[in-house]
Amino acid sequence: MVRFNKCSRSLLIISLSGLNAPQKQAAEVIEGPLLILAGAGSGKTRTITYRIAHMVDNFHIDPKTILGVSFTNKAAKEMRERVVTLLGRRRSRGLTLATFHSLGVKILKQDIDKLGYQKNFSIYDTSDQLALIREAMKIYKADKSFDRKRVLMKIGQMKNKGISSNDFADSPYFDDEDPYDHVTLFAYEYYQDKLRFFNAIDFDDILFLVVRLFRENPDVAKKYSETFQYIMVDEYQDTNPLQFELIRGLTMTHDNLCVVGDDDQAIYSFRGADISNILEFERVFPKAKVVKLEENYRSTTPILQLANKVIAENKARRAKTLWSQKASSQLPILWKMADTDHEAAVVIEEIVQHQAAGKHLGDIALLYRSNTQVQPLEEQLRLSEVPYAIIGGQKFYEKKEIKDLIAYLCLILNPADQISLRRIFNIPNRGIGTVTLEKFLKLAEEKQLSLYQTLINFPDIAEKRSHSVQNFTQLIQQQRESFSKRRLPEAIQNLIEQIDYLKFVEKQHDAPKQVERRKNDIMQFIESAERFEKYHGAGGNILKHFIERLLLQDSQDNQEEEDDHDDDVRKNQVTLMTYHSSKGLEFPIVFMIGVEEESLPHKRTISQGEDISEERRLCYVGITRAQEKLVMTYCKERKIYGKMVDRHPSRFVLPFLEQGLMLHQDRTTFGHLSVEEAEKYKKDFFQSLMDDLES
DNA sequence: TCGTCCGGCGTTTTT
DNA sequence: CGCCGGACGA
Repeated sequence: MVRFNKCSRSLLIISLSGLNAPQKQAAEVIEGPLLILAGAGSGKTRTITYRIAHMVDNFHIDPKTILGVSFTNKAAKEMRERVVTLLGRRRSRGLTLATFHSLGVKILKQDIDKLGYQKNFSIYDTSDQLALIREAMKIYKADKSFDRKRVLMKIGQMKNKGISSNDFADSPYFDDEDPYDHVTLFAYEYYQDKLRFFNAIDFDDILFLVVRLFRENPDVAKKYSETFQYIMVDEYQDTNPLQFELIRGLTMTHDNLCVVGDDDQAIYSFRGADISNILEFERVFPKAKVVKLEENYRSTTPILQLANKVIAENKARRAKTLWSQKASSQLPILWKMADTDHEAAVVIEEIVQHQAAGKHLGDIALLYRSNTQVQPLEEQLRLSEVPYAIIGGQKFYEKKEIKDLIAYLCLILNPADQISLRRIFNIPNRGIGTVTLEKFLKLAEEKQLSLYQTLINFPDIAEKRSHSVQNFTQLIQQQRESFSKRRLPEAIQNLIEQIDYLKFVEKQHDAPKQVERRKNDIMQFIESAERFEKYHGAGGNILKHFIERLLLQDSQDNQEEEDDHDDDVRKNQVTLMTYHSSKGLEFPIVFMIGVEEESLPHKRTISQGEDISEERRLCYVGITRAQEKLVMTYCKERKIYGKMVDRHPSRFVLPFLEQGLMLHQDRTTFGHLSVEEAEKYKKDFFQSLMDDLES
């Protein structure tokens, strides 16, 4: 590595001496294709942030020419923070660290008009999408047994493979014998036509349209490829064919592509991710260099031994063996439980003891396959008054109230947005129901006008209701002015007052607690607008940017914004989440809840006769989250949708129990305790049960 | 137009 | 067991 003294103002010269040998090797390859196979906990982020700093500081590469793409805002943000730590704010200026989708939106903002959309396009989420599919199926007169979600899923899959509605019928994914494919074909065409007419796009379109843009206008692709001379892709194992084509477009003028990933942690195939992207990287890029990071800085040796054994059963993978310098005599443990309530009680009891010993609750994570497993755990945590945070679940912008308000904002911004218009047409109640709506829809179709324009031009066809319709369009018109004049949060506040939305919320719900929660969400919405304006600055197209940000931002980011400062220190609370959400995180103590057949691997995967290797990777991801202590649980029986079902320990771990890589403790018989301890435990346990019954 | 009742269905989900 | 969506009646 070249070392030279920079001017005295420079804080430091980036040195790679803090990296281990393979990490350093990876950081030093700047030109040409590079695959970094980064095992769990192997210092992946450290390696790529040093690599960027090395490029900028030691090779004087302009940060403006460097692009780092990740999947989550959180990952992008973390990478930026760590580069800034190394380089300082000034020298990292101009660096682009974005998610696939935020990069896509940036590109579309510049060039979407080339595809026949206007720049004030709306972005539709799943519920908006389903509304359109429902409509398509009604027109197609499809049998009611057809599942809208399945149709939508297929459309999404096609988009993520880069197949348009025109190409679908001729693609290898279209089966003429399959009635679903015929419904999907019709729905896909109808859906895409409508989106275009409504000047709206869905999440998949964000990338699909960029790829189409690149296909149809190679000079546009060339422009971006020349801007971004050095490209890095994080979590490469989770990329889909569409993202691959996007990357290929960006690298059309060079081959400076560094991808980072771990095929053993590929857990998003259900969203179209294609693991062969990482498995066959060198075949696509024959000049590629490959570096493996196998030293793990996270977990103890016994935990890694189990992890290695579990994942080694998978066939199509790149051989990797994680190792660590952290010796430990503490083996992973498998607990046998009676049922779900017992499971929750025992685990939370363990946590209470941890807490009583004055230890930090932020050290503990409870991981599970499916969100349906949360309930008994949460209940027990509440009863024991242990602070906790459940990650995931419903996203902020998916809540009804927030969706309603966003629909208003979308319509104000993009009058062609029919789905938003229909969502709020009768919210709050204006006495305009389906019959009136159908009338206008029919007329709009005849006149080839947008629904909104039809309301304005022909309010009279609503007869008795024409006054309500006029009031509505006037309201939207007046709100458009309000938003152009007022500050964003004030305009939103004004909108809520104008439509008397809080009163509507009260009317909708009987339980005062629910009303309270929903009003609170609305307040949070206004506050987020306040924060956004403060950060983003008023003026310009702030409304559009605000909506985009809301939709492209993950819910966790939103909440953490306030207490960003103590980002490094976890709060004193137990973390609950799915294996999927846990990827990339680590905890000293990890409980894997319900490591059972039909749960991990999941029943649905087994019954579909599908490949269970992804379920195994999920198990692997869970295990490799643990730094010091790993406890898995399984129940003899579990309540599923209100029915008790017999359960058995997962095939993923059972063989390794027999090989002595784990301890087995039967907690149903208190077999892990001495006689005296068991007596005391039983007494305490039943006492707490009695307490619960009384309260 | 709007409320209520019943039947079916229920994995994960970074955007 | 609980939610959502369709059907149906006031």
